[in-house]
Amino acid sequence: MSNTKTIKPTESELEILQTLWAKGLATVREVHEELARSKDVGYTTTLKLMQIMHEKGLVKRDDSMRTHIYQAAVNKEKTQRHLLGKMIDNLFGGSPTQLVIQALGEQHKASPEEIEKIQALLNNLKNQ
Amino acid sequence: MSNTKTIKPTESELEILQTLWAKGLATVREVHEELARSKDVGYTTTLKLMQIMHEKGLVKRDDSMRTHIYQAAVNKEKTQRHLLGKMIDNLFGGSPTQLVIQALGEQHKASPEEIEKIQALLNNLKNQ
DNA sequence: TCGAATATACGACTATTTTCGTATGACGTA
DNA sequence: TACGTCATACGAAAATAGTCGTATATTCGA
Repeated sequence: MSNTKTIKPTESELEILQTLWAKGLATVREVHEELARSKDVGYTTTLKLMQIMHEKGLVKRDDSMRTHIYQAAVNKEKTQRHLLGKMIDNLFGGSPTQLVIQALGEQHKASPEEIEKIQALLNNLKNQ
Repeated sequence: MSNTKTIKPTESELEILQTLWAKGLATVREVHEELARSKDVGYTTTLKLMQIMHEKGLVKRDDSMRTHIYQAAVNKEKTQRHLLGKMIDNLFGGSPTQLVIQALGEQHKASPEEIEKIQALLNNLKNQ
């Protein structure tokens, strides 16, 4: 059994995870400065959040040195799929197709190359 | 300017909105019985939630009769696109294609008919 | 007409999430 | 070595979400 069902990062935790996914390894300071670019938040807030995430098992850390080094403990794609699944249930009545249609609609027009990529994927799915 | 940026229903509110979108018009009792099918919750909880949603402007109601009649005050597609857009930005680095790929992956396999539908949509997008 | 059923209003309790102040210790340098 | 800087730990307030009990009013049928 996978642990997918227990993945439930909050909004703030997601911001931190994104930073960690992008950086791979990072200190609290580094994560904080990244977050501070887009929102106004205190350093100890970020620290506390990351400590809680550590307790929850959302991040791993190397605390053998004074400055701890963090990294994400949950897989990015897995988390994406999980949250997407929730959105499909909560917002699209369980229909991934409806979600895809909205996602590719006028708002977020995909480039021709991207469309080709999706079409290839669909052909694959079809031939299974 | 639209008020899109302020749309931020909570999890429970989204469940109620879905019911209202499906029914068009509905009483608290009707919404509650729909919710009660999938979760264990008291009637007054649903009532309170819907009252709060009314304060927030997420729903409208006709309270000229003893039993109030509710309906969604926010557009379904607009809300979907808005929340989807946020997810694309927050979780998928701004790439709708990445989201679509994850959405159509193994977890939420679409039926052949649905795949056809999406393919038709893609062809349309391509020919623009 | 009386009482059971059903409706809304509303206060308050619980749980969760976010926020930050303060304590404390390590580091490096003047 | 003493001090300013920077790190973690931790407690607890503040904000948000979800829960429901109880009061009160309306409706309707026996």
